[in-house]
Amino acid sequence: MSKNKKRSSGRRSDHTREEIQELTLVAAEQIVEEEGLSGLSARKIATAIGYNVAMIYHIFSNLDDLILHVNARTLAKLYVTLQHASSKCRSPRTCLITVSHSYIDFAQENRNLWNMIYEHVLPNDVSKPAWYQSKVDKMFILIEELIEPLSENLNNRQIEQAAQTLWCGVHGICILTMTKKLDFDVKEMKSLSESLINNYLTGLLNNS
Amino acid sequence: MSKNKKRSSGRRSDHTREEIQELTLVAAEQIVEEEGLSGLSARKIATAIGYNVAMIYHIFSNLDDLILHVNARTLAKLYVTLQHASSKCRSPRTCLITVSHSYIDFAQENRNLWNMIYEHVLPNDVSKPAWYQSKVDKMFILIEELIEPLSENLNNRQIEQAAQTLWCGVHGICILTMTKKLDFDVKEMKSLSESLINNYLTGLLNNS
DNA sequence: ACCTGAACACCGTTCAAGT
DNA sequence: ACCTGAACACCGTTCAAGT
Repeated sequence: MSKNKKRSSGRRSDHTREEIQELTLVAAEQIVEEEGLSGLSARKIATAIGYNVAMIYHIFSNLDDLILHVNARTLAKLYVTLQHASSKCRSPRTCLITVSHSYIDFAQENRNLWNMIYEHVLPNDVSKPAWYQSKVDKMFILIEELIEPLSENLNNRQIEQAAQTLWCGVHGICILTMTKKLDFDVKEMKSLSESLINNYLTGLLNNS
Repeated sequence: MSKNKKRSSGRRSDHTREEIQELTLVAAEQIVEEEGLSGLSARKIATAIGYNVAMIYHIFSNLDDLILHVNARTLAKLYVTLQHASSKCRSPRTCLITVSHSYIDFAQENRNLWNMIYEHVLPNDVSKPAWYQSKVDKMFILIEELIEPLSENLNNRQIEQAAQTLWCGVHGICILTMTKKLDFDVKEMKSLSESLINNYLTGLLNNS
């Protein structure tokens, strides 16, 4: 009788701890891709990987921790994408445009995973682990390296501020459009960000 | 015995339907202010107003609908705040800066309510009701009226695009800072948005 | 050591039934 | 007509217990 159940209980050792972690993250990514953050649950992941829910809590400290790991993977993919885009353009100025287009494309192609980075909020009392924050910081270095060659008159603080302003601006266009907070068409995102980058850079180079 | 319970069951008619709706929204606002969207639940609201959970569902079609009503009230407050800020400044340019500061202040002073506007996502198959969308549209008219007098050379499409780009840009600075997605200090928000507006407008007026 | 069953304290939502 | 009790189908999280 009980042999008809897949397993009774107790040890299995089908997979190492690392394998289960990988299985969990991949399963979580698939659920989020299909149903978004609100469709994700520990129980759903457990079913997908064929383990009991409690197993999830032996590997991650809680759902927030698990989501942070998924988000870190998405950030790593985004970084590779942006880096690739930044490596094959002529002038710094067109390069910034190209990278912004690449960000916008990534957001559209990875809708739910991209969105989860921003939709997920950590409880007020916990802060981001360093391994996560460093993935974010890398992005800004990429942008700063594109702004620096624009003019010899820019000091480090100005370059940093320009990178931050443009990143936030392109992100603002993207997030408000993708989450339908404003009724912009997705096709308008690129022209808005071109308007942002072109006018901002003209102003920056004129004023310095 | 049963007289010790506040009420047994059945009709009460302590409040009209409109009063209960108001009580519900006010209770929801208070919970969100204190605990954020994740702390909000229909059961908690019901307890706060002294009714059964099911009552909530006789007044709102579901939690999403209720949240939309709270968000509409927040948007209305934001509109009044921005309008007030825009009415008392000298030049269009300083006025745009003043309004952006006002937006940033509002976000900080109404953290959780402001954040809920963006954190809450409607299910994919439902779209925003018209009465909600019109509250958003009013904001853009405000911004466009500040951009228009900047130059006679701007056509309507350019004014619209400038309003959208600047709104998205200031919002991007604000949301990424407030949600701690980037480790910016809240004090930096205003200087970043000034950098955005000043350089963008210089570029816009130079290029047209 | 690896893994699970079962519990605890919550959810959103519905609807037959009570006054 | 107004309002609720009780149910249904879910959650996240924990931990004693089974192999």
